[in-house]
Amino acid sequence: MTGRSAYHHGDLAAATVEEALRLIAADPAAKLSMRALADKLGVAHRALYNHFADREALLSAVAARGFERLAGALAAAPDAVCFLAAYVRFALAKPGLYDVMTQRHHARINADPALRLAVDRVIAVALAVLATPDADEDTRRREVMRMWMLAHGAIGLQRAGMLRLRSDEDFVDEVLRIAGLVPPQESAR
Amino acid sequence: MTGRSAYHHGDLAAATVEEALRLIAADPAAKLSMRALADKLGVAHRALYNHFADREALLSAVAARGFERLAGALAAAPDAVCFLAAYVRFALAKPGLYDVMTQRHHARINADPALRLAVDRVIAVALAVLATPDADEDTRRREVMRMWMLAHGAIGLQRAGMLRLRSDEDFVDEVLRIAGLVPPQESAR
DNA sequence: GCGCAATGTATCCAGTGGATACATCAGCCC
DNA sequence: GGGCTGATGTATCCACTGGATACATTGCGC
Repeated sequence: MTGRSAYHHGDLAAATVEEALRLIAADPAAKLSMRALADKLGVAHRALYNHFADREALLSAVAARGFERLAGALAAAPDAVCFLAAYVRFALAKPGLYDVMTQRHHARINADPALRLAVDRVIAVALAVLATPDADEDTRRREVMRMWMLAHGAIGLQRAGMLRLRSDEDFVDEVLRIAGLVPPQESAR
Repeated sequence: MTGRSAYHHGDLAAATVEEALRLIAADPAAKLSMRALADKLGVAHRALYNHFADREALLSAVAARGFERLAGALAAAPDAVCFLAAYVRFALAKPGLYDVMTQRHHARINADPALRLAVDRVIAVALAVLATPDADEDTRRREVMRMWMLAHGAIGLQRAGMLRLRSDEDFVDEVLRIAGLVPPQESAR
């Protein structure tokens, strides 16, 4: 928005992350390429490296934005059922982004403070909605982890094709049942 | 073992999968490359394409072998605790292989009968060990899925660096606790 | 024993992430 | 105001990847 002299872009770093989110949403299966990204931005591909050390760093920034959006999507949930359903729906609706968020950041996640912060915000929301208010710290943490692991695992297995489940919404219902949040016969919808 | 005339290899398909397993084990983080694989086998990289349609097909075969090994590792488990612990340990000990087994095979898994079969064998073992013997079909299936999702999700989150857990064995204990298979204070070891 | 299909090789291609060297420009100091 | 400097972009190169096409070799069935 500021000094775009047709040479200098103005705010390439932010624009890059935005465009990356768009490309990932457009084709979740495709590998996000620095060249494709730079082309879309009308910029030499090496320009991106002025703002991100390497591809991993870019993905790290994208992941951080993803967790911010996820926190937003989850914050509105009034109870555990809605929370879990919202989490699963987020992952199914944005599979490419969810992959970037959850794959191979073991080293990166603690190297990038913005990413770490975004993840912690999601955890904080989860603690507020999922955990028993008056339980002790460890119990609360385990309650959250149990749900998180269950949802994350379910999504992974579903996406990998391990389960033989039908539609996305049937899948959400099934996860809620398996999590014990809904009786076996009922639907949450 | 048969007709190796220095030109024809004899059993390149099997040798390729074996070598792939070795390479993945040697460097779990590295991307398995067709060229590196062919080099190790002393063969032109295009030779591999006589036995595997593309890289995905090779990975599919590797994944099938992985599930066979996993079934073997799980078959010995006498109860749910040992089963879950063995599953988690397998994934942590062979992270590269576990990734190949569980990532992006949604289309492939049902296209490759050998892979589908290997997965179903693991599920069969799980049903035998984890499910209540006299419960109805749906309940038994959900019991297995619950454990599988929990373990798979836990592994994914741990590997992604989301949890802040210490050693692998502490992690195994924690998963068992969260799964409700072991009381909060005890260790399973 | 001969021919064909299976298997390997040689070579090419477009695409990738990344490195190095250079061009352009915004803003600060004099 | 007018340079200088560091930040930002560009141009070009490299090694490497998965895959295609054309051809060489050879085992096996007739």
